[in-house]
Amino acid sequence: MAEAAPRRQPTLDEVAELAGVSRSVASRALNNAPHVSRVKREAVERAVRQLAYVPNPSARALATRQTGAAALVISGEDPSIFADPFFAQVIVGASAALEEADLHLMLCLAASDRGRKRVEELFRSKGADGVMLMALREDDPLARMAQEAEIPVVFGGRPVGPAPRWYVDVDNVGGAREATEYLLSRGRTRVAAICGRMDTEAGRARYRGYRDAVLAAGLDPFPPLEGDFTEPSGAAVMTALLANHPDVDGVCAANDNMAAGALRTLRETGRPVPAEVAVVGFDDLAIARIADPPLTTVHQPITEFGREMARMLVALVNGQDPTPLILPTRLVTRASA
Amino acid sequence: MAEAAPRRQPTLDEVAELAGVSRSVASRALNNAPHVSRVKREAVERAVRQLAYVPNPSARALATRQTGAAALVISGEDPSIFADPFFAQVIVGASAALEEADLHLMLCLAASDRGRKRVEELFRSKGADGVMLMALREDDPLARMAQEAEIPVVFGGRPVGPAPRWYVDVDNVGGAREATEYLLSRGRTRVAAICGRMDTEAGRARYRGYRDAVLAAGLDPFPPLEGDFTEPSGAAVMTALLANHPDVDGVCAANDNMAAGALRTLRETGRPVPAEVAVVGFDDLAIARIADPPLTTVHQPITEFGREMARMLVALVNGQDPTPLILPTRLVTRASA
DNA sequence: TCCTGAACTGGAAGCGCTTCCAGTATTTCG
DNA sequence: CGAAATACTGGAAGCGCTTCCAGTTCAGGA
Repeated sequence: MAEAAPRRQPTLDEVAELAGVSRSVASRALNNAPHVSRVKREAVERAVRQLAYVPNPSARALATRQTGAAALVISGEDPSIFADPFFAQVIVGASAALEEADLHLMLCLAASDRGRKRVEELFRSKGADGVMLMALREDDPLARMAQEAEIPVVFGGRPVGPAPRWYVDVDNVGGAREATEYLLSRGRTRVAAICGRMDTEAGRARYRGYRDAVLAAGLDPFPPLEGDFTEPSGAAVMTALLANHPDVDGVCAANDNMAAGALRTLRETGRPVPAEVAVVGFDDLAIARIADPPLTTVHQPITEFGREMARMLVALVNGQDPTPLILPTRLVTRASA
Repeated sequence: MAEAAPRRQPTLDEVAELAGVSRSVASRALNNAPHVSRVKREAVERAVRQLAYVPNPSARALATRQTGAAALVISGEDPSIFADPFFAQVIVGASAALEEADLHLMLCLAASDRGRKRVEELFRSKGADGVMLMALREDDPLARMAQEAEIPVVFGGRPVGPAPRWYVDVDNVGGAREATEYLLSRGRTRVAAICGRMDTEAGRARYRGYRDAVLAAGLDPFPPLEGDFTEPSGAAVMTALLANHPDVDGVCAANDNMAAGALRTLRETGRPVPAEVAVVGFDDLAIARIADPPLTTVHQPITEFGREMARMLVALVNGQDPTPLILPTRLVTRASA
């Protein structure tokens, strides 16, 4: 009966008026800043409720020079890289941490040129209070943008090259080494590595871990057999591997997707796993548990990875200077090795 | 040698001054609006380049009352629902469509109360130009918020209850019916359904499709055996099913995850698939191809789903009135049935 | 009682951009 | 060649909020 239908949103002025205070006081009360008496604070609260007032984020952003949002940028030629369930888990963690800090999450899949241009504008216009950057490849144009950025940037996984100031990463070398050592300790002597993209630091580091372990055992490492972190590429590399080295008895894959692909090839070619060939993966995604046989793999705390990345960014936004973080991995043994 | 290091971002005023025009003209030139002579337009462009000017999004948002962002809200008690690769694919599509419209994507995992409160504020404060809403359950509090929202909302998948004004969905009934008919046409006569959550419209609709097909064949449908769309729940329901109906010879699962779980149970209990029990899934995610045996499943165009949802939202934001969309499904036959 | 300082208060100046509108320069046509 | 229409232009008024700062109020102490 009251309420004109298409009414404008109430503004802070109206709240102030209804509460019988000035706009400044109302603003302070809202942000519960000091210098507001109890009485007025309550009057403002009442008015806010009565008018169903909600502050206008844009106005606030303009006045405070803070957007209230953090961006998660995922690089990649091809948006389908994002189909890797790995990222979903990262997002769950990051989202939770940002929620605590009351920041919104902007997701940027920087695949096309257009997408990269938008990210660049995001950086330059300070369209977010900070940026998390993932899945960078060697010579990734996003690296340069991050360099020049005047807003906080944290890297999820070190990029190839010199380590940035702020990042969170996983102990890729240690994880891969442990996995390889496990294979060797079970008597495997011809252990190959199915590598991820070697233009990523994760791909390289995991190969280094494998290599270290093999060398330490006095054996000859295989050269890197490069896949691209997808299941089909794992299957393909495994096929080639079997053709060239039919006597291979262990495979250390740079992630679970490729390990699953290897399992498929082995199944299709009738090689029993682990009897003839043992396989280990990396990530410990759902697929590792579902695979047949279930995958022995290097567990990494992915959700935590996302959470820590976001926390680091929040710290940065708040003017602190957090230190880089390297999360531990842990070998999970299942039937495949 | 020039350039003071921590210089402020250049503003439109400075661009205008450098170009020798007024701010209004500069603004018009920037948004290439009419009423700007060629000469001045070029002068402005030059100044923009020279100062490396980027407009301030908050200021623009405040002045235009448009945020330049669309939100994708995913409901769910538990953030891990988001781990379903389904969502990743939706995001790929939505992200692409929003990029075309030059909108940013905000991702809201509305799991906790806090998360829902933030979404509510997003709605009420018009913190985004529009919202895409997914994975709603019966009596979902987000439904009410969407009701009251004064900003465009499109639903990804109809919610339980009356259909909203704008949504995109998939032909769940038709897909499930086709899958079930396929099983029946291959001579299976005791076909059960492993259902998804029955407090979602997708869960219900897929069961309806199954039911329709079974009834049409003159057989008795199984009651809904409810899982929650996860692999473990599929395995658990399958175990129970085998215990109660050892003679079941076909299973129609409401998604691939649960179908994979069913396959695992069948493998572990030594029932050959499809010889003794045939299994079909729904979704056609990567897991369907990877499963052993590969899963016959109902393909749905998930990326397109996301894209269409975003396109519909963009249309809405632009003042159009798009019509709801129901995307077709298609049965993909592989070895499991 | 008067003075000092702490606690509040609200006016006013922005934050950086869009857009209305009145005014000026340029055409175009009778 | 003058008048009317057209094309540009820039001043100024916002958009809705924060925050500085000068001013006011009110205890408490001398």
